[in-house]
Amino acid sequence: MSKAARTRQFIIEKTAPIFNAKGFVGTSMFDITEATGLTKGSIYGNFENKDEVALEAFDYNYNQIVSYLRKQIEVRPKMIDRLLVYPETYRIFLELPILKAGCPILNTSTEADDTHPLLRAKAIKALQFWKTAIVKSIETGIESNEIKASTNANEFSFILMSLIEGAVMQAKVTGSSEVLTITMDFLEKMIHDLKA
Amino acid sequence: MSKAARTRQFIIEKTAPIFNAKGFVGTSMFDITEATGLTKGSIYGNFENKDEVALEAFDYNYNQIVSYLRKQIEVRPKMIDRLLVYPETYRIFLELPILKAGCPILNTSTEADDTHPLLRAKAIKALQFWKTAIVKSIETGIESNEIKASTNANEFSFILMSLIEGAVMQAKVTGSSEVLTITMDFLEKMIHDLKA
DNA sequence: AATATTTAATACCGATTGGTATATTTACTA
DNA sequence: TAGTAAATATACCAATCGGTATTAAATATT
Repeated sequence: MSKAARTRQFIIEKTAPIFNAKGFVGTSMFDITEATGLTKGSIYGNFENKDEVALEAFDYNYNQIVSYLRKQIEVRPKMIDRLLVYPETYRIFLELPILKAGCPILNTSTEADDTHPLLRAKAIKALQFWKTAIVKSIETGIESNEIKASTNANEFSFILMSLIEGAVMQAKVTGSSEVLTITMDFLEKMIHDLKA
Repeated sequence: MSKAARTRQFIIEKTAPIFNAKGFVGTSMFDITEATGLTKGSIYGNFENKDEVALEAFDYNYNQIVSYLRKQIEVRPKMIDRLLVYPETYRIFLELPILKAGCPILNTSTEADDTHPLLRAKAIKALQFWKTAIVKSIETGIESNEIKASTNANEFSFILMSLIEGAVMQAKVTGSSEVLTITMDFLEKMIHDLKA
């Protein structure tokens, strides 16, 4: 890993939480130099512009969650248990350091949908990736007779994601976990009801 | 209605959609003068600062939806039908002019939760108001034997709101109504299942 | 119509924005 | 260790930011 690559990584690690909390327009170059202890010359020596930092910061934030989820998922052989990772994780998201500033997909989507095509595209891809993972788990569960064959994987995935993102939004803004507890309880029941 | 009051109203009407689309930091004073055709002197003659415009713009955006929903709700005598107004409305939200830039509660919450306490407080209040309205409808429905007495109004309200906000976020960023159709179908079934 | 008062326009403020050209330092290599 | 290339720091840019003091115009009141 070259010095340049390490510095890029360092900058992304330090600024990713800021972009997630303050958003793209809300994060200034000063925020970036302050968080990294580097100067603007150094930032612009390693990145084309603010856009490039923000785009990589989104990837970083997103990958943090993906790898957290993957770690929980891959040790569970049963598909039902794999699906349960989502409500189990988001139930405690207010206490998870990697989700302290909220879900990056949610934050980026609402800011970028009308303003920043590149960030918007990243958010869309992240949603698609997430949905594909859920659909695959359900289809695998159907094939192995764990999950009812009548299950509509497409529909279930959308509902799971809507429940989580909607509850996350409310919990984040209110600072209360009540909506999380209730919504994740409900989602867990839904997942259990998938059992064949 | 005084001239000042009319001008204030005019400024809010013209800028509210911009604040909803671009957010608080993303909306500049130039955006405001451009949208209204007025000068900065006029804006600052009618408003203390940008914060005050944004706060009233949120109220305006929020009230637009509330009055739209109220109009649909108040002509329906049955509580089940009243609850159905929510999925029916958000099912077509991509085509509704007042929701073109998305749900103001969702947009404001995700931007302001870590950055703007006053806007955050407005979003929290709006969520509470919405939830209270749903809870009341359910409780009234229970009293009139329309809705199962075993229904947990608190839980149902949170789930309804999570489903809607999560689906709205996804539909808005992707530009596709598929997630809306699926999620609102599901929510409508849930509401029908409330029947006593 | 004359006057008082409100409202809006003009011109400006310092601070901050994202970005850049150049100088300096650090790190690698011969 | 000298030379070279990469990385960082400095100093600056024009443009834009939110905001204000002053002037001009419109409105209300008498």
